[in-house]
Amino acid sequence: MLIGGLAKATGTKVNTIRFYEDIGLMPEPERTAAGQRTYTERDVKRLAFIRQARKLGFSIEEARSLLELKNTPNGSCDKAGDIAKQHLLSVEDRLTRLEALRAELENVVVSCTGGDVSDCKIIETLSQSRPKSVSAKPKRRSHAFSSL
Amino acid sequence: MLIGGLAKATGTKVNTIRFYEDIGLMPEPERTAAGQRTYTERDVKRLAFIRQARKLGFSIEEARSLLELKNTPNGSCDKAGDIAKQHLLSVEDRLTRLEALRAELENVVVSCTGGDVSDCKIIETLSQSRPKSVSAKPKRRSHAFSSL
DNA sequence: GCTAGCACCTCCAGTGGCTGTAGAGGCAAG
DNA sequence: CTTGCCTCTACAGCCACTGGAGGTGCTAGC
Repeated sequence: MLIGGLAKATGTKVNTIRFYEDIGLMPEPERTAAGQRTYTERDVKRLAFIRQARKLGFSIEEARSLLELKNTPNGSCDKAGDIAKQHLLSVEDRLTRLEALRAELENVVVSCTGGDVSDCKIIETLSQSRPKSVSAKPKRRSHAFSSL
Repeated sequence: MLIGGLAKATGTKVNTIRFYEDIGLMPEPERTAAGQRTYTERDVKRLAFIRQARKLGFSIEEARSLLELKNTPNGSCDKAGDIAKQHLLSVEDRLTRLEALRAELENVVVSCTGGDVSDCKIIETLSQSRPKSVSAKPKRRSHAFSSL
């Protein structure tokens, strides 16, 4: 199976597969005489696992850890549970922030009655130093959830 | 007022101010003889506006548009309303996805009873091709909401 | 034998919105 | 004159890819 086949089998872009190989998430595969990568059913499973983890919002590093755990059959399940719990917490945190944001935006949107810019509530709200509080200082930002 | 003063007055990092200048979101300020940037109260207001828009999740390009509208006093408020409405829609979309994700993660987390990896439900779920459906194909991804 | 049309290859730049660092120069107080 | 901040420019890094340039390899049809 060539890279295009693996891509189709897992719904992954070809470039993404090569990227995973670059960062060591997928192993370097055998090559044909012409230098083309060849994959096995093992690779399909591994990549499917990774994609599933990514869809659930786990970072690549978390996916890497989960894969390691998967391939350590005599290990305990606790670590996987910890990773998932931690991740759930961060999802819940995001949800809270996003809900607060929606509430603020709803206020803003409703207040726009289509008049002149000079008395536009949207512009006005943005001009105020603190319309309510969206709570600053996240200290660290994670880029993991951009598409959600 | 030097750049550090503007930074404090608006709660923005110095590097961020220079970054905004680079991308033309903040105007190039006057300089002292020694080449240091000097700012006025106008700049404080403009930057505060930008930061407020960013806190509400507007992208930099949206902030740029809102600023333009703000400085066009004879214009209509409708465009600002459109930008805000569009933005609210995308926030609601994110919320929906994130809630679905939370539900899936809760299932996964609860199912982990701390046994051996070989019968770990988390690993098992990730190994399945489709545990439920997280609805694929976002077609375009926006990186706007990483911190939310 | 020639050409078209693929799939594959490597390498690199770009996305968004900053953040952090290096190395140099400036400026006021002690 | 030194100390300790400030400021300057310029550039690398974050995340998880994506897309493109420019090339090779292979097969099918004329």
